[in-house]
Amino acid sequence: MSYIKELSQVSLFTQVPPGEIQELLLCTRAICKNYKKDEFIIEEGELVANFGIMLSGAGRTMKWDASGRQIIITLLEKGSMIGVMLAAKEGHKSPLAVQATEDSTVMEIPFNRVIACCEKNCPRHEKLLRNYINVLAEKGLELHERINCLLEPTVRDKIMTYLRRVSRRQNNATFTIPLSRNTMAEYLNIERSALSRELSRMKKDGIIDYHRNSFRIAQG
Amino acid sequence: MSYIKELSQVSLFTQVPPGEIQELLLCTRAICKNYKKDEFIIEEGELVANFGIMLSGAGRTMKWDASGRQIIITLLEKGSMIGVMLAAKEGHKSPLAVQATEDSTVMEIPFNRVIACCEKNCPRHEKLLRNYINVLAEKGLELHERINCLLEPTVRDKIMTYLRRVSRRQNNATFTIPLSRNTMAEYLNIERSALSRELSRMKKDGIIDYHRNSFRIAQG
DNA sequence: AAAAAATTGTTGCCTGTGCAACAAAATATT
DNA sequence: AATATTTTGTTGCACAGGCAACAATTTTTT
Repeated sequence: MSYIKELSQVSLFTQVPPGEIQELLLCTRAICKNYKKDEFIIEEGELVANFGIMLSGAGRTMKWDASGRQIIITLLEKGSMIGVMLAAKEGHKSPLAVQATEDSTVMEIPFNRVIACCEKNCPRHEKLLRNYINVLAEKGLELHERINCLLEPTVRDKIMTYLRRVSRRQNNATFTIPLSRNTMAEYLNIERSALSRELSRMKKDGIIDYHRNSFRIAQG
Repeated sequence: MSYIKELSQVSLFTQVPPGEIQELLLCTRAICKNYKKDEFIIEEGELVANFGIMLSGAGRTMKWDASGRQIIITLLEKGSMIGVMLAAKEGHKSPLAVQATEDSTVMEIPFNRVIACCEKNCPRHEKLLRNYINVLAEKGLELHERINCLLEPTVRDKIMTYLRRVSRRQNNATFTIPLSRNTMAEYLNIERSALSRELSRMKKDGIIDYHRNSFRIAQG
C-alpha cells in the first residue's frame, strides 16, 4: 500500500512533485513500521537516528516529570513528524517517549540519508534537505512562541499574547482559534477554569469578544 | 584583522581544521560588520537571510510584549550565534530584535551559501552544514528543556527540574550552576526572592544542599 | 583596608489563580 | 427527539508566590 498522496501533503515534501517522492524514499532508505496501540515508537533515553512521519493512526509524546507525574507534550496525528530535532542532533538521547495511542503506521527515515549528498546527486535531494531544515527551524520558532506566552506574568497576558499571535497570523481582528479550551489551557499552562474565568472578564472589560472558537480583539 | 582563532572555538566550526576556515568564509561570502553600542543588528519584523557570529562586543535579543514592556530574551557574548533559526526558515520575519550593547563586530553569513552545495564541492562545506544543523537542533532542544521547567506547577518543581538537568549533565550529584540567582529566576520565570526563599526551604527540608553556585542533590 | 556596589537571603503582606464542585450549553449517540 | 457525553462557563475558598523593603554577604573599586 502506497502513501504517496498522504506524503505529498507533509511539509517535508513541499514542492516535491508526487511522482518523485517514491524515488526519494528509496534513496533515503525509508521504511514503514507498524506499531500496536500503546506501543512505544521512541523510548526515553533512546538514541535517535531516524525521524518519522505518521502515515496512519495517532500518538503522543510524553515524559515523566520530577515527581513521576506523566506529562503529555504533543499529540501526533496523520502527517505529524516525529523526532525531527532529535534525529538532527547527532548522538543525543531522547528526553521524551513517543507512544502510539492507536494502531499506527510510521514511515521512518535515517536522517543521515537526508544530509548526505546522494551518489546519484538527484536534484530533489537538495530540496528535501531544504524542507527538512525548514521544518526544523519552524519547530524551534514555534517553541519560542509558546515560551513567549508562558513568560507572561498573568493569565490575561498569556491569553492576549496567544490571541494576538493567531489574529496576526490570520491577518484579521476577527479569527478562529484551533484549540479547545482544554488544549488552550494546557498550552498556556493555566487552569481551564481560570482560562474561562479570565476570558469572560476580558469580554466584560470590552477588550475581546468571543463565542466558542470565534474571537475578535477590540482595537485600542 | 583575522578572527580565525575565535571562530575555531565556535560550535559551527567544530572539527573544521582552523586552516580551512578562511576558505569556507570566502566560499560562503562571509562579511564582517561593525555595530556601535545600542545599534540594532536585527530589527523586529525584518526578513533575515543571514545568520551572525559575534566576534567581539556583546548584545542582547529582545522583544516588546503585549503591554509594551521590554523583555530581554537572551544575552549575546563573544562566540554567540545570532538568528540561527530565523535564517534557516526562509521568508520568516523576525519576531525579535537584536541589539549591540557595546561596540561589536559580527561576522555575517548568508544561510543559502551554507546549504548550497558549493561549485568547488569543497569537502568542508558538508561538515559546515552538518554543524549548522546540529546548532539548530540543539537550540530547539534547549528551548524544550526550558519549557520543561516553565511547565512545572510550583517554584520548587521548577527549581528541581532545572537542578536535576544540570546535575545529570555534569554526571554528578554535586555540581555547579552557571547562572546567578537573578538569571536563574529569569530563566525559570519566577521572582528572585521567591527563588531564594524556596531554595532555603528545600535546604531545610534536606532535599538539596548548596552554597552560592555549588549544589548537591540528596539521594531519595 | 575602607567604601561602594553587586549579589544573595529574609520576611510580611496581599492578590491572582489553582482547585474543586457544579451549572449550562453544545455535540454525539441511541 | 430524547438521552448521554463532552465541552464550556461560573463561583467560593485557600494558599503559593509576586511584590516591596530591608538585611547580610560577597565582590569590586578606590
